[in-house]
Amino acid sequence: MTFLHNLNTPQQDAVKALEGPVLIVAGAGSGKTRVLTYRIAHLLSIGVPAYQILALTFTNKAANEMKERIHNIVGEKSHSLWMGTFHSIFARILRYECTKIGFEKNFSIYDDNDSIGLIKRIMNSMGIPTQQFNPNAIQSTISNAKNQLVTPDEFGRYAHSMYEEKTTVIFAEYQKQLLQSNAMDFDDLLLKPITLFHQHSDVLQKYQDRFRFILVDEYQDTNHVQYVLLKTLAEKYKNICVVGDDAQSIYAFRGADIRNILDFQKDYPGAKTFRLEQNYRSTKFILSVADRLIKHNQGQIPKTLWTDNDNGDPIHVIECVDDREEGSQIVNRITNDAQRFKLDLKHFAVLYRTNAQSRSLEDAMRKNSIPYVIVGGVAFYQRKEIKDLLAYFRVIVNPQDTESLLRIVNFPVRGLGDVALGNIKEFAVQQNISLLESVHRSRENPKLSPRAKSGAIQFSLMTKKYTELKNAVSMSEFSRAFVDEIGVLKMFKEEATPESMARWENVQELLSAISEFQNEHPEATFEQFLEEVALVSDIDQWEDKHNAITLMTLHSAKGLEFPVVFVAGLEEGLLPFYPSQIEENELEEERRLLYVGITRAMKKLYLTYTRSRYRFGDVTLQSPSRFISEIQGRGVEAYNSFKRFHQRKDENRFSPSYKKKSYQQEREIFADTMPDYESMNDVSKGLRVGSIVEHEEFGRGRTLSISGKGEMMKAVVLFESVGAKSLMVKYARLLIYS
DNA sequence: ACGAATGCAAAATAA
DNA sequence: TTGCATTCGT
Repeated sequence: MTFLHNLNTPQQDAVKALEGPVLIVAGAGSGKTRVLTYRIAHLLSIGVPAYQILALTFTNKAANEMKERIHNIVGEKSHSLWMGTFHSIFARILRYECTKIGFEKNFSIYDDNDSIGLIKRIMNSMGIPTQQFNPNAIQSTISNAKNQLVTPDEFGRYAHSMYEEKTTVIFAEYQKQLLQSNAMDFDDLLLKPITLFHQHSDVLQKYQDRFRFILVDEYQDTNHVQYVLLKTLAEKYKNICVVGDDAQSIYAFRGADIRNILDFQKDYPGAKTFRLEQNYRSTKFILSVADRLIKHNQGQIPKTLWTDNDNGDPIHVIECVDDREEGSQIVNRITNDAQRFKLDLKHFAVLYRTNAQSRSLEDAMRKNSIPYVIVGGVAFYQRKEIKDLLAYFRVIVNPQDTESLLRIVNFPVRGLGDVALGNIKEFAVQQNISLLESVHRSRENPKLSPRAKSGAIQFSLMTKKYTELKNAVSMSEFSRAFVDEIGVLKMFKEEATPESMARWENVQELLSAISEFQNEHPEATFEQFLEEVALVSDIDQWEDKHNAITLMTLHSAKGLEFPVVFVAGLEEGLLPFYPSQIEENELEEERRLLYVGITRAMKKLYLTYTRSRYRFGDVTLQSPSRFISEIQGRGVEAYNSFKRFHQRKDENRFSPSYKKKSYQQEREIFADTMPDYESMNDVSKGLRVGSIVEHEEFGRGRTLSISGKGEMMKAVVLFESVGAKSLMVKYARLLIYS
């Protein structure tokens, strides 16, 4: 164990306690990944075979990085480690075992949108109005129930309201349809293994014996199903080691239960506990800010994070007039710091609460030609054109997948609208066959119109052809041939709008993703590709190779670190986020979220907030987050427009008496410095028919007509690049040349 | 049967 | 602003 000397004493102790239940309470930046890595390396080096170790991480990215590090320490011994996210590990197990619980090995994985689509369909067929009962809400209710191991029956027993009663029947039908479609949603990937283990004790035995050593990272963010799953698997050997930090629990909204970590010692009597409290990541100032903040929460596991690092630079709290200024402030600071401290752009991260905030930040970066990468947003695999193609692949892989079939049966258009589909469904029910089978047998369907019939037959022939081709050629050949057949590339090219060009590129990107996957996994099947696609997270696709600023949500930033971190938008309602009012426990989660953000920073931390920002397409006045007052103290410096404004004011007029002001007064004075949004409309008054204008996206153009007044003014502009567009002048931010 | 046009509601984090 | 559902005209 020559490698142990790289660790401090508590870390070493945590690495050495291999047997029995172990809880490692690891503060931010205290080297928990290190401890996990060395623990596994240690197990391997004393002769535990890799396949007996199961390590569950929060992202695939974390798993891959850890695997690599372990490989560097112990070499080939690490080869067949089971390491990955809960979802990917149990999906893998289900691929082997699911026939025992009524699924086929080629089952589809439904994401949230698929689930919502299915729920809408069920509601339509049951005559439950989707306006009265929100399908999104129902989906999340069902998901929550499943995460609590509540069956439709049980749910029904406690249903009191109309909403709950409707949900009960939808829930039951939803599960039935999933089974019929040979599909599982995200929750099922964890639920079904429990069913499996419950019903087949021999299978349970097998996996208990196989995974003699279980390790779990980010234990504070596990939910009840995951808890039960772990408990079941670890029952026999009880070699379970969980690592976590209750202060960083930020996924209660999707069912994570902080009690899992708080009650670990009760659940596993005799558990050894280790605390990692020395932080290696951040400066003293950064840590003290984090500490001051988190102290406002009740009920944490008491611990004191400390560091040997320097005080470092003070934390800058920056007030901005609006989100545009926030963007430019951030860009300016980054350019300065990069120069001053000889840092690369990849050393900077800008974190925010909501994906929508990236917009103004991106604008600022683009305007200054600063390269950036953005994590998340509209995920690649969620885009329409990509989902459509994937739906074809899913149907070919899993012919029972009704949700996917319905998505593509009339794309591209082939005359199969509502009426025709209704007939096809009816025929399926009559003949007691699947929907796809009913399409195949459209010739025999008397109710179909000639047009629909020929469309259906065409579709049927094509899917049959490709079902065979799938087994004959490689994945990438297959997908290229298929995309050709569908003709989407040609279609997008002919359309020739900026949007369709983006779609064209996306399809190309999908094709290269498939080729790449094939190169990396020569033996892999299409099923595996689809599974990978279903289970990638935003952050999995991020790599720090690019020399660019990283923009992402606070959630995505978990587990990462950067020399310089900006947390943007510290405003009431945004961070903490709330629509109207907020409950105490939700507030605490928001606080932990900021805590996570702050503790990503190694050297420098900036917190910014604005006094007004575009929200929902309107300008709203914002007030500073309560968290800003909570962190006040040594090592925090405030910079704001208010101050700058008064500095200017002092110079110009001799008015020193602004020191103490109520918020109301402050706001009034502040109003002077606000951009005059009314006068922005004056700018548009300069807009005439025939004006030459420039638009950020579309470039130059000539104004053809103007309609409406003030806020509602619209202009039709003929652009050189994209032709005529109708624009809301208020939003278009046009530059007027003449 | 389709797609353009219109109207309306929602709006956060995610495997 | 966006996405979704319904309506209307071809």
